[in-house]
Parts: sequence; structure tokens; C-alpha cells
Amino acid sequence: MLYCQGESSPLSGDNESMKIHPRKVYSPKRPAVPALDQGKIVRAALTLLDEVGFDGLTMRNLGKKLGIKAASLYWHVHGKGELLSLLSDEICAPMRVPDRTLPWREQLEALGNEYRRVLLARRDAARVLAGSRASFGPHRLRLTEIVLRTLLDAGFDNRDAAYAGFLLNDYVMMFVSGETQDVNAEIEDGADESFSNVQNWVEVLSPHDHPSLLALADYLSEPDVDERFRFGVEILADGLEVRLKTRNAGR
Amino acid sequence: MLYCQGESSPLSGDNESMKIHPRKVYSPKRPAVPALDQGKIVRAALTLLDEVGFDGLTMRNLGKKLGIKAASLYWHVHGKGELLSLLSDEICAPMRVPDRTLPWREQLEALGNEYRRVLLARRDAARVLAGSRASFGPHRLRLTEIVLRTLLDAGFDNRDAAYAGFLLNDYVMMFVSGETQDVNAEIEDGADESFSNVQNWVEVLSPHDHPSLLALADYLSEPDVDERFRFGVEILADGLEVRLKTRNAGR
DNA sequence: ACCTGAACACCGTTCAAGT
DNA sequence: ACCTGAACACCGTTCAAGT
Repeated sequence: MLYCQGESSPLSGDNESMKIHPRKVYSPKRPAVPALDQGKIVRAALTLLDEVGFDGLTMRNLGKKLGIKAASLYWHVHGKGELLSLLSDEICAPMRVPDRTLPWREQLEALGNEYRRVLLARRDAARVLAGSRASFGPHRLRLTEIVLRTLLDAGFDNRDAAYAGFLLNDYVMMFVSGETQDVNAEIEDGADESFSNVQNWVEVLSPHDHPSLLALADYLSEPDVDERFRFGVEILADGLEVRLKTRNAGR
Repeated sequence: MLYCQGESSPLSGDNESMKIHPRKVYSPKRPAVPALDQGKIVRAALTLLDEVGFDGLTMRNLGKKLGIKAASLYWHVHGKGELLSLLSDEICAPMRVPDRTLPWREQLEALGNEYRRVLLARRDAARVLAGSRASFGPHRLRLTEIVLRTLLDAGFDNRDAAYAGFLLNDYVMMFVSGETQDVNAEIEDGADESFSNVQNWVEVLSPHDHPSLLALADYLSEPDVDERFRFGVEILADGLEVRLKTRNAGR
């Protein structure tokens, strides 16, 4: 098996520990267990995200989904920013980790593939991650720790390992952002005004000004995204390998 | 000189051609020359962007800046989406192009540097580009044409050239997005709750769970962004060079 | 043809007030 | 402690009406 499962998030479980004694001796007018908690909010936000996408993920819609007023959310969460950070971390929770005994190159490629898989699993995940602040949730910390460890084990020095970690992270994020962005959203309009369409795109461009663009049109219209992703990972890995070799030859 | 200046945008000039005869024989109650046009809107939007940033760039603020009602904008522009696309292209207008006689590697590096320079020149430029649709404005077409031409001239086949073009574009975009994002926005609060601060960041992490993260803390807090950018470009170029050599050796 | 007034259907966030 | 009502200060966009 290529991957090892990371420890499962507390959110993934049913959080039964809080429900062992649902009604205590307290005055039962108000339930001792509050209706809302951060876990419930995050879980509801995730399913809402899958249903309506990033633009539909609003505090008000989330309140509606939970059957409460949007204002109530602010008791458990500082604001939408914090919610997005929590979501970012939760989205990365199912991230599996490659076998440590594999060569560093394969580990790195596996990490890239897994990261992409996890981001594609949830709707608009890349936008959520991009919209949230720096990543200090436990799952993302675990992830970057493993990336950096892999690079250090491979023989990179501190500086190169840190930068390479950024690079891999940035590449996957950007790639998924790009492939997720709906360029195909203007097909509903029957109007022939679909300018940015890839269909007539080629016919509009002048072969005098844009010969290369036209020559490469087949590949610019994204016939095989997976292939393009693999290409990028390979370039990165090759580049890093060069770096590693010249470094070691130098000393 | 390393760069050649691209043809200047019509927006950069004063658009005097429209003002030669400001008052025609028409009934002068309403000016024959309309108060608004797309060029004026885009130019005003750019200066507004520099003043208030991406979040402040709203249709209503833009209308205020132009001394008109926001609704009037929709006569000249389909919506905010189109405005962002126009801005994207205009932001890329000052992009200079490297000398074609240089080796492809240096041309590529120069293109990366120039692209970053242009994006850093305007406030929140990366967010504008990311927020807008696929890039089919004249300036961005010119830019990608040159990138692809450089790669084709270097000897890459169509597929690799196309993918490598994506890769370079994505890298620079993502890098600038990252370095532009204000992680330093929480300093105003005197509260010791600044969790995502890089200051106490190191003290909070357990050395048992995150040894690599702690070991690389110096470089993760971005001491030298320029250096990190150069690192990434170098890795990409090295990776592409490997690709090119193995391809040519294979046939 | 070009611009305005006025509205529609939303946002995130705050805060006194309830229980 | 936890949730609601009601407001504040915004958004993008539409569209009949003015000139």
C-alpha cells in the first residue's frame, strides 16, 4: 500500500463523547448541551460548500442550514475568516501520507498527487484555501511537516528544503485553482457573443501576430489535465534533483 | 539593454484623438462626447485599485470616483467580471519582452522576473488576475505568445511548450499572490491572541511532532522573498532543461 | 445614446436584549 | 452562557424613466 492513513479528525467521528449524558441535572429548560459548537458549524459549512459552492457559502446561508440566525455563529467563530481557516484545515484532513521508505522523488510525487486529490474532493476547495490565512491548523501542519521532512531526508539543506516545500505547495494549489475555475460557464447563453470561448478562439486570432499560440491551440484547450499535472510535477522533481546533485558535488 | 518595450497601450496615452473636436455642430445641450467611456473607466479603476486595494474596488466606489452613479457603468461594461478582465489586461500592458537573441533559459528567467515586476507594480494585481476569467486581452495574448515562441525556439515540442508555458505563468502568479497576501495584518490588535503570528509560532509547536518545521523556521518566515523567487525559477528552468535534453537524446 | 433614481436581493458584522 | 432581533453599512445588478 502506497499511503498510510493519517489520524482521523475528531470532526469525522460523531463526537459521541459529548453526548454520553445529554441531559444533566441542570434545569432542563435550556439544554445543557448547546445546540451549536464549532465542530457542528464546520461540518455544516463543508456540506453547504459542496452543495452551493464557495460563492453560496455565506454566514446567512450557513445559519439557515443550521436552523439558527446568522448572528449566532459569531459566538462560536470570530468571523468568516476564521471559519475559512477551519474549513481549510478540515479539507486537508483526509490527506494520506506516502510510505517513508520510498525514494524521496516518489514520496514527493505521491504527496503532490494526494494534495491534488484532496483538493478536488471538495467543491471549490482551492478557493477556500486561497481565501484563508496562513495555514496553522493541525492537519496542514502535519502535511507540511512531512513534506519538509522528506526533503531534509533527501539531503536538501534547510534553505532549499523550505523553498522547495513552498514550491510544491504553490504548484498544486495553483494547478487545482486553474482546473477548477469554470471557463465553461458561458455555454448557457445561446448568444454568439461567447468571446472567451475556446471554440472560436482559434478563428479570431491572427496567424501573423500569434503563430505559436495557434500552433499550440490543441494543448492550450486542456485536453488532458492529469497529463499536464504530471508534467509539472516531473519538471519540479527534475529541477530539484539537479539542485541536489550539484549541491552534493560541490562539497 | 535586456528588454524591448512592447507597443504602448492606447490607455496609456491621453486618447487625444477623441478630443480633437470636443464640441461638434450637434445641439450642445448634451455634450456630443459622452462623459464616460471604457478607457476612462479602466483608468479610474486602476488608480482606485492602487488607492483602496481589491476589496475597495467596487462598482459603487468607482462610480463615486468618476462622479457618476454606479448604474451608469453598466452601459459601458457588462459587469464587474468584464471590468476585472479589462484591468487584468491593462495591468500586463507595461510588460517588457526580453531580447530574442538570448539563450532560451535567460529569456525565460527574464520573462518570469518581468511578470513578477509588473504584478508587484499595481496593488493587489495578482488578485485581480486571479479573479478574472481566462486571459484573452491583447497584452496577455502578446505575453503568452512570446513565452510559447521562446519555448518552441528552444526545441520543445508542442505539448511540452504548452505545458511549460502554463507552468511558468502559474508559478509567477502564485508566488506573487503569496507574497502579496498580508499576513502582517493582525499586528494592530494589541491582544496576545495573535495566533497565526510568526513570532510565537515557533514557541507553540511541539518539537516532537514538528521537528522539521521548527528546524526550518528561519526560512519559512520569508526572510528574503527575492531569493525564494529566484530559487523557484531556477528549479523550473533546470527541470525544463532536463526535459529538453532527454527528449533530444531520445530521437 | 447615455445617464439617473430607485429598487431588488443580497452580503458580513455588531450589539442590546432576551432566556 | 448562548442565542435572537434588529439594525448598520455595505455589495452587484436591473430597469423604467429621464434627457
